[in-house]
Amino acid sequence: MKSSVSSDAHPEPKYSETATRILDAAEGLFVELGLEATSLRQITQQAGVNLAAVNYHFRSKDALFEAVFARRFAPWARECLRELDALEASVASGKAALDVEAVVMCYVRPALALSKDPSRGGAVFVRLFSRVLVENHRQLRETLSREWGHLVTRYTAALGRALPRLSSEEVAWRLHLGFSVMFHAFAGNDILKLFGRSAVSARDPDLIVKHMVPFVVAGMSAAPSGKPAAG
Amino acid sequence: MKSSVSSDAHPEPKYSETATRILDAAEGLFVELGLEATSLRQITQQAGVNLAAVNYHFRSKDALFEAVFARRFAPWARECLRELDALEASVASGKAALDVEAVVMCYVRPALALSKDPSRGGAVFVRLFSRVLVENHRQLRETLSREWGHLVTRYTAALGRALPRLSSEEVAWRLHLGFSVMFHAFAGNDILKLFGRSAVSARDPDLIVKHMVPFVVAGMSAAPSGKPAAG
DNA sequence: GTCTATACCGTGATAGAC
DNA sequence: GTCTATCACGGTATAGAC
Repeated sequence: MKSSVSSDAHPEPKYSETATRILDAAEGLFVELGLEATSLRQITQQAGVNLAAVNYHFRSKDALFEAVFARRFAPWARECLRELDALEASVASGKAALDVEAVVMCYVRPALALSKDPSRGGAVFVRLFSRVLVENHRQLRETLSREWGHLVTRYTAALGRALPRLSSEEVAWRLHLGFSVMFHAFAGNDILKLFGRSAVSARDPDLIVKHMVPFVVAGMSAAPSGKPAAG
Repeated sequence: MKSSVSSDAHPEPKYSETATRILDAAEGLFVELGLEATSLRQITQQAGVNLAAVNYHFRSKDALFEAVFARRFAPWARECLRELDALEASVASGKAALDVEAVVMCYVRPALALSKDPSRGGAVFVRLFSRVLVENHRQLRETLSREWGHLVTRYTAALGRALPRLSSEEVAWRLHLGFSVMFHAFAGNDILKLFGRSAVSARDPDLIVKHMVPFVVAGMSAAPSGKPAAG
């Protein structure tokens, strides 16, 4: 399995100054208000550009959202790939064990680092990304099938080696369910809070990781079908 | 803990024939197209009523969505409460053990039954409900804080008895994470599928339950912090 | 190529006649 | 209760200025 940090396969697009101003304004408003609730007129007003500029530099509102998203996600995805490469190198040289927790941390560490780096979007972008995957936005299919699809292939392979007793179908399900927990946890929407009082402080990244990782690792390591111990 | 099937606390609203026709048309379109993508003009045309009727019988589009939702959710919530009551009665009389899986099944069984009953919305409504909770729709806060909040209280109490070694904060986190898996699984959006091929058949309710329950039970039963075995 | 002004059509909502 | 007319606002498309 070769190193797959595609540094030149998808080079960073060069945006004009106007386009960059639109991207910056849109990012803040999308994160703050959501996609549907943010109007192009708000964005262009805050960016100080004409309304039609967004349809000139980007194709549409959805395409703008995709550009906002891709700008932050691409570096994150590369970091995840670096983690996976490092883990596999450590395993190959006998320096580390390829267990479930190690695979999980190859996603959690970059997510945690990003959530603490405001210059790359910070926790708000992690929340936006998680929400986007959870809500299965159709307008991001293109970007996601490139970047995210590649990551899924790598995580699947790594998890399969960490769970050799499971069939490939079961491994896919474990990854599916595991990512759903991680996305949801990082999305920070408190499902239980809907009665008024909050049961869980769902916004502190360190607290999220502390409670989420043991849950995900245990869930992924569960016995294949109705047996008590792990595989 | 007294039986809490609130049969008269929130009686079924009586809708006029026009309102019912709007509700039926709206339900199908909301499930098929989503909330934002469905217009009131589509709904009223399919229902054979005037556009303004929806704003007369219901307050707004959001309130209509809430009414569509509440009509299906209320019976389901009652069924969940019956399951919890039955479990606690069995435990009190020594006929069953209050373990994590028993609590989980108090949610899974009604969800599975509803997903196989087209007359109450079937699998499409289970998917709609799960998506609504996952996506944290603000327009459903009122309905959810009534019905769902009560359920959360009961599930929290039951899970706390099944996991006596965990603090109440940890129990809340386990329930939060566990429900996020269950919602996501029933929502049926394949997170991994974004590369083109599908890794997981995420729409068959029986298959979902088969893979999801062991995962959730293992995750909820994980050791408190970094220890190998369950509590 | 880049940017602007403006018009178009569909949306949810509302007022007022019947 | 029901309907018609109308409103403000949304994303989008285009003609034309520089």
